[in-house]
Amino acid sequence: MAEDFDVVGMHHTYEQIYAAVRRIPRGRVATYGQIAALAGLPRQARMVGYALNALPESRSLPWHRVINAKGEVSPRSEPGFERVQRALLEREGIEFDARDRVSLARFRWQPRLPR
DNA sequence: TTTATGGCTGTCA
DNA sequence: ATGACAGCCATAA
Repeated sequence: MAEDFDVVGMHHTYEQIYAAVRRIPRGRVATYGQIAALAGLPRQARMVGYALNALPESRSLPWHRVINAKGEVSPRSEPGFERVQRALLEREGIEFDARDRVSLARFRWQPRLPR
């Protein structure tokens, strides 16, 4: 019954993801899984990817600060986009090694406060 | 409704 | 270190 009105919950999920992404400080990166967890959606890293994929460009969200657990920029549908994201990160001071990977040990955003 | 796919992750060989 | 598998679940056909 009330389930028919879960409209709030539906969009709330994406909002949570966007909110989490927005918290990533400049010069820092976070993984999809990390964002998912912060958004209260453990194990739903893929949803983060979808949320960001469906994200309107007009929305100034630091989506480029979200990378995969390997510390590398996830290959997107469009070829060559990888370097764009990389450029954005480098502009914030993120460093890439010879293998085009970021050292999560150093640049991963680690929020102290729970949730 | 079912099926297929996807900006992933953790575990195991 | 790399490669294969299974799990999670929303969106599009």
